[in-house]
Amino acid sequence: MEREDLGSLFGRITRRLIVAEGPLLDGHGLSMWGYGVLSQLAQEPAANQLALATAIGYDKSRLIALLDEIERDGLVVREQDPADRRNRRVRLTPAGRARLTAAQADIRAMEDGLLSELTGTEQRSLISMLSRLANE
Amino acid sequence: MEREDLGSLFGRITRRLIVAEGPLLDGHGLSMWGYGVLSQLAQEPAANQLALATAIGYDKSRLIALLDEIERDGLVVREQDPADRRNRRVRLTPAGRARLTAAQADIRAMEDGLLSELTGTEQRSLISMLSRLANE
DNA sequence: GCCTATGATATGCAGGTACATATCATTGTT
DNA sequence: AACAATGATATGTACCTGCATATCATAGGC
Repeated sequence: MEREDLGSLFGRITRRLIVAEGPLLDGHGLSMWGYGVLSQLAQEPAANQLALATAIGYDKSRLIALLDEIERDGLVVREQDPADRRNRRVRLTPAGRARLTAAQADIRAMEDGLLSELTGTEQRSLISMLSRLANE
Repeated sequence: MEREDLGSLFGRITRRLIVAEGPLLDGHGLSMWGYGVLSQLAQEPAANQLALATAIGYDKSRLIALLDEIERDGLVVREQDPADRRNRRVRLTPAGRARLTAAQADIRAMEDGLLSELTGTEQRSLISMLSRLANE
């Protein structure tokens, strides 16, 4: 099949999404990775920070400063795991969940606009395929 | 529709593609952006460097050094536009085209492996949707 | 000829990135 | 108790990135 490189296609769309997300996240006082952390924690609290970094594909060294920041903002809390005191569990605060929900609404609306070039059936098919490709 | 963020899905797949492409391109002595330039020039020679930078979404300042490099390797040539001597036309050399073709074969094979999780019909549908989202 | 705009080029900056290493506390094993 | 392994943290390095600025040659309108 003759086709354009996947890398080029995915790269351009990803860049487009990042550019569109920037101002929306700014409006909620969140960085891209801060938003990523909140999203991940909403799916499941992190047993420790290393697992959190791995889950979102972020550098574990830099995660420290990022968590410092969003913890200072009251969006997440780090608490010692009584079972293994080396671990810091990270979980969303109610404020963090509220901030996430608000930001997600804006982002979802932006994404829906982008997806509006596709039919509803196509949209569902695309999400399904992307999930499979991302999680293999 | 309940779904994961598009940014997260696209971001993870893009990263996965970049990681997989790295060693393949290394094997052909190409950087990611060098490959991007060759791909773009294969579609259409660049009337000038600014247009080339814009077409591939690369920084025009950094394009200079990149072109220096792949021109030194004999993959492209910069030639003055006789109609407007400010412009530098950039086009593939036969060596550049050969290098591109070889690299593309490897990358295409890698991509096909990744896409093998999808049915043939799905693959065609995916490419179609990605093209529309990338080019709108 | 004068002025403005444009393309190629060079350079600097502030931030982002992966990657490696080092320290310290804690754990589990022996 | 001695030891190796692990998690959190801090730091360093090398490179990439977008963005801004400055220079120079050339083009085109006036």
